[in-house]
Amino acid sequence: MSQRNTGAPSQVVNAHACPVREVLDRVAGKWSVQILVASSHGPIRFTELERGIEGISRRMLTLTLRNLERDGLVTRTVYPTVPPRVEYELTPMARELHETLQRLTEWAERNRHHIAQARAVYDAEHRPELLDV
Amino acid sequence: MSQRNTGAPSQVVNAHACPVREVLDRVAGKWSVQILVASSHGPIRFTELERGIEGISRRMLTLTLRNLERDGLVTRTVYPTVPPRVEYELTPMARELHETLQRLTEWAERNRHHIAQARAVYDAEHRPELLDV
DNA sequence: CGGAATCCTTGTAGATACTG
DNA sequence: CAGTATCTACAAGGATTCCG
Repeated sequence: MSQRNTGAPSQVVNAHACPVREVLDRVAGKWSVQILVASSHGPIRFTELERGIEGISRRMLTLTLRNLERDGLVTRTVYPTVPPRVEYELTPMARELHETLQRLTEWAERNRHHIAQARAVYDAEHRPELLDV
Repeated sequence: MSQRNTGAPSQVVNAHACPVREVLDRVAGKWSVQILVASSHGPIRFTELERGIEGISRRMLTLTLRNLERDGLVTRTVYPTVPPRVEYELTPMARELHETLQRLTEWAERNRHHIAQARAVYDAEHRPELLDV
């Protein structure tokens, strides 16, 4: 697997055709994943999300939910009660995505320590001024 | 699986403890993934990356490579020849990550059409002004 | 309760030019 | 060849206020 890259422009990664990017573009936002996780156990209300996701602002919760809804990842159901009640629920597609993200989580958990260490080493070698003076 | 969320603040997703976020933070950048993919076949030179990744600027290539190197995802090897030659190679850890990202790609490819359609529907319903007048 | 509207700060990225 | 430096722009996100 450690073969040299043969000459030729190897893989011209076309940004527009790259499906990973598409996923990342909708999941990379600061809050998208947390919303997916928080609502992965069934329908959940706006306020429950707001309380469940630490540090999120009303604005960002709304915006992110809109985007997820637009992409068909969550459904939004309004119950015309008083006071109004709105519930969000993951679509089957989003549930699959959520499972896939778990794989990513596993990788992260296996390697987080390794990464932290790599960082420490790098910083020590390249940015000694950051260490206590 | 479609059970109501029972009362209680369900899952308080702590941003600092969430490993998915950590991964995303280093992979979500506009170029990180493309670099991972482009160098997944073995050592690759700076210029090869620059040519292989359409639209990337020298600056962003450098910055992104530095970050990847810092996180222990790529190794940087300088050959003190003249002209100078620098090769980047994925670490084993990065290779695992790359494979995990493939799962994400598969999901994207399975659902990209579905998503595009969801968008179209959403836009038609919520933003009629965007349609031809 | 569940937003929308507004304002402001910051990070991410592009363009360009210079260098060991 | 493989970078660094600088300057700029735009979009993501935070804080706050107002509304049906």
